[in-house]
Amino acid sequence: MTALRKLQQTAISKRPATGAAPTAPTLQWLKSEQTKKRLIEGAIRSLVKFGYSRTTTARVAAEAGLSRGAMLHHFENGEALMHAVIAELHEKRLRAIRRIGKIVSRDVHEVVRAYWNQLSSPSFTAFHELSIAARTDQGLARILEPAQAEFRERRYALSIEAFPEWQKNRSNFDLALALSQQTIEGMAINRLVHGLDEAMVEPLLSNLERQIQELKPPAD
Amino acid sequence: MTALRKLQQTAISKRPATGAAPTAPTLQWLKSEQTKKRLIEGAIRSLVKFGYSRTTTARVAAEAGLSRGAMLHHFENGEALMHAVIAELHEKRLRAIRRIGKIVSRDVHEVVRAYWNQLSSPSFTAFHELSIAARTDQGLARILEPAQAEFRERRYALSIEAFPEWQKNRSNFDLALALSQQTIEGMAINRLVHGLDEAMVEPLLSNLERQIQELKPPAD
DNA sequence: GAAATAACAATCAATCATGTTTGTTTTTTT
DNA sequence: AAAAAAACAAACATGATTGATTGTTATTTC
Repeated sequence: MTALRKLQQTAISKRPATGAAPTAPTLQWLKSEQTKKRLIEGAIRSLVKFGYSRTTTARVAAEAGLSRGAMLHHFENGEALMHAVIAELHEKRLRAIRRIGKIVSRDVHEVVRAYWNQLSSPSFTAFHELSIAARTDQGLARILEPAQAEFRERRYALSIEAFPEWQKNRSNFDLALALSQQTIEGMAINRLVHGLDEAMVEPLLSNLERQIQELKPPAD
Repeated sequence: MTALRKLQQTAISKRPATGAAPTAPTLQWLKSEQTKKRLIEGAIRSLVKFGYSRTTTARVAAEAGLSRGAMLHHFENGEALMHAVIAELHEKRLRAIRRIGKIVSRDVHEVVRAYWNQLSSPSFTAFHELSIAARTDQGLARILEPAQAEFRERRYALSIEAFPEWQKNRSNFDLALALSQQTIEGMAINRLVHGLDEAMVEPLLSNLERQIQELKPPAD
């Protein structure tokens, strides 16, 4: 969004029902929810295809197959839309790490691959576009940062749950976690900007796995 | 640059002297070069402060303390300016790795730290803004990609020069190189978007050093 | 030292992106 | 089934951004 910087207080809805599903979900409410989703997905597609700087309200509407009027009916301005986009991507991300946390085998190899695959989705591309934009856009930062903080907390908590026996050596655990993040996310970002040789993906991931294994306490 | 996408063939200058220093560097030529540099630096500052999407020709001119007219006199349009910015950042980057390559001790610790320090500069921030923008901007990509390719080649060649004894185990060498890149660049980018815990910088870098040492053949 | 050219500034027209307003068609409520 | 409200589209007004044009001052060339 070329110029999405007008700040915005969370709108105080007159009817408490707005936003949440009413007791009896009406047809209009459903339609509205589904249209909002279309718009959010249109925005994500636009972020992936055109990047943040060339994502405009018009393009989002076009991607969603709707008029700009329709979009401004559901989101009072461009920033509100991006707010919703961030919320959506955030939830997706949370679901993804929960899914990874549930991998029964707790096998390092599987976990690493699952993490890597997650970062190969368009969602990650869109999210990174927004992250970079937020660096210099207060309005975006204000809504992105809490999400980032929550994500980090949840990931940390889930990692502890997944590897309880590792907690006796907390510094090793922290290092392994940071290592995974930095390596995998770094690789994912570098791939976006053609800074990653695909031939090195496999060696780098195996190496990461080996490293984690070394930091992990031996199984009982 | 909100809308920098008009493509542009490299202008064929009427007088071959244009661009390169004339035999006797005239006062005007000097002034022109110095103004161009001011504009380029203004653009870099703007990229750092406002990000790509909010970097406009007006802001660049303002940062440089010049009028937009002046800027359009030296660069025929916004894209030409960004072309020059990329060239400048590219050269800086090349100088930086050459400097690192000259570290006499060849000490892994020193090399890693030098690399990390390099990526802590505003230049890196600006460069990454452009890299991300280039993902979805053909015009930018066309000028950025050759630079990236040359940089990778030069870095590879310099690394080989710096560690000749390592060439007997090429796959270890390649892995160590990829590892350094991905880890350090990944950390640098994550720091930009507040995705890096400063407390983990030191452990991560030491770990990287240790890893490289392990991949390195024992000194003769 | 006159003519030509380069370095700049300032104004202008065209385009683009934004949010607002107005109007039409559904859906809901009563 | 009439009134109210919501979903959407289209036209509009405003401000931002861009490159072009015009004009002024400094510098070079002959």
